Amino acid sequence: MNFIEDLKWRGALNQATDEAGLLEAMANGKVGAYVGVDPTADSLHLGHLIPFMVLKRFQNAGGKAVIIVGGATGSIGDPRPTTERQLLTPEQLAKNEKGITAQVTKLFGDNDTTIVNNNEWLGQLSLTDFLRDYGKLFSINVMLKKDVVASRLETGISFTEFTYQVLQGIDFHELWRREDVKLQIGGSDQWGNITSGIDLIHSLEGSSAKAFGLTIPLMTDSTGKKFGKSEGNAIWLDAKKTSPYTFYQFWLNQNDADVVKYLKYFTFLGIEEIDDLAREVQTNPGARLAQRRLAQEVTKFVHGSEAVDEAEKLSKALFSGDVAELSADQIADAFGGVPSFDIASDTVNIIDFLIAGEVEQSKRQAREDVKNGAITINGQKVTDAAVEIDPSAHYDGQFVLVRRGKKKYFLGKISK
RNA sequence: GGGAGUGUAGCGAAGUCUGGCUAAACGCGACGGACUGUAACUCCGUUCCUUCGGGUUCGUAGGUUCGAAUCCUACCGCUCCCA
Repeated sequence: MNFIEDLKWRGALNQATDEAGLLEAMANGKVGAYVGVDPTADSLHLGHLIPFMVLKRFQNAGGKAVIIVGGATGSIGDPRPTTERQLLTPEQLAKNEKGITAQVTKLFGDNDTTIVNNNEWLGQLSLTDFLRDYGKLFSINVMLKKDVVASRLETGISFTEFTYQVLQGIDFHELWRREDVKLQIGGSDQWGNITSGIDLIHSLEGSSAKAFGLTIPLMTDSTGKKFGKSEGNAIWLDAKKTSPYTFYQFWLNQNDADVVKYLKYFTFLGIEEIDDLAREVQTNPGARLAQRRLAQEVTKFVHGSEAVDEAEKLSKALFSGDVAELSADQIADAFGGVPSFDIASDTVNIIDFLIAGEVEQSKRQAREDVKNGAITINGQKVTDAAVEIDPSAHYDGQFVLVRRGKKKYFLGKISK
C-alpha cells in the first residue's frame, strides 16, 4: 500500500488536494510534510496526536517530518468558530513553546525531522513588508469565504484573528522554500488555512509549483463525542499532567465499537495484525485483547516501553489483587503513577482526610461518596462519615491508599 | 453617536409581564451506585456551601418592599440595527 492507500484504509483521510500529484512528488525524491502546532498550552494533548500520527506515517513512508511550533501564530490565535481567543502573555507563550518543543522532539526523534519556530520568520517581518510582500496576494473576498471566518461574521471577529490564515500561508511557503516541504497536514478545520498556503505558494512561485494539502476526519467515538477527553479532562502527553498509567487506562477502557478504529489510526500495526485483533473483538470481547494492545502501542509511542511496563504493573496491582495484602515496598514500587498527597500521621476524620488529600472537592461531596460506599481506604470500604482514620495503620506507616469510585486511586504519603 | 435586545448554577436553557409556593424547571455534562468485561448500552441517586441549625446566590452597585432572579436607578459586558 502506498501512503495514500494506507491512510484511506486507516480512516485517516478526509480531503486531499491532489493525491496523484502528491504520490508522484514523493516518488521523485525525499520531500517534506509539515504539521503546525500553536503553543496554546504547555503540553500537547491527544488531539494533537491526530495530525502527528499521519505525519509520522509520512516519515515512515520515506518523507521528512517538519513541525512548526507556532510561537508567532500562537501569539495571534487561530480563530475558533465561536468566540475570540484570549491572547497569551509572552511569558506563557515562551513556557508553552518550550514544553511543546521538547515533546515533539521526543515523539519524532532526530532522523528526518525538523522542528522550527515560526517566530524565526514571522517575528522579524515588518508591517510594511508584510503588507507589500504578502498582503497584496490575498483577496479579502476569498478570505471572507473561509468557513471559520464566515461563521464568525455574525458574532464578530477581530482583525488580528482574521489575519491568521495569512500567517499560516506564509509558514507553508517558507517551509516550501527552505525545507522542501510539499505537503501540509491538519485536522479538517484546517482546510481553509492549508489552501491559503497553497494559493500563496502558487502566487509567489508560479502555478506549477508543487504544493499539497491533506486533512484528517474529525475524530469522534461511537457515540459521536469528540475524541480525547476522559471524564471531561484532556489527556495530556506530558507525564506530569496525565500519568502514563492514566494514559494507558484511557486506551484500555475504549469500547468495542471504537477500538478497531483507534488501532488503525493510533498504532503502526499492520493490516493482518489489526484484522486478527478485530476478530478477537467479535469472538471474545471480554478478553479485551484489542484494547490491551491499543493501550500498549500508544503508551509505548508516547511514553516508551518502560512506561508500558509500569502501567501494566500498576494496573495489575490495582485490579487483580487485594491491595491490602501488598507490602510497603510494593506500594512504593507500583504506585508512582497515582496522584499522591502528603499527610501527617495523626488520626483524622475521614471527611477531613479526603478534603486534605484533594480526593474530594467539598465536604458535601465527600459525605455523599462515603455514604454511598464509594470510598475505600487501604482496601477497606468506609461508609461511616464519623470514622477516624489512622494514616499510619498500614504499609509500615508509610502510605494510605485511597480509592474513590471503582477505579480512581490516590496515594497518601505520611510525612515524618 | 442613536435605537433594539441580552447577561440565570460547569454548559445550554426556563423563570422576569402577573414580587412570596424558587437554592431556582428541564436538557447536557460531571460525580456516585446497580449491571458488566477495569467495556458499551440501560437503570437509579447526587450535582452552591455547610459545624446540617443554617449560610451565600440569578452581570455589578444601589434603591423600593414585610419580602426581589422577578419592580426602579446607575454602571459594566455582549449581540443586532441605524449613523
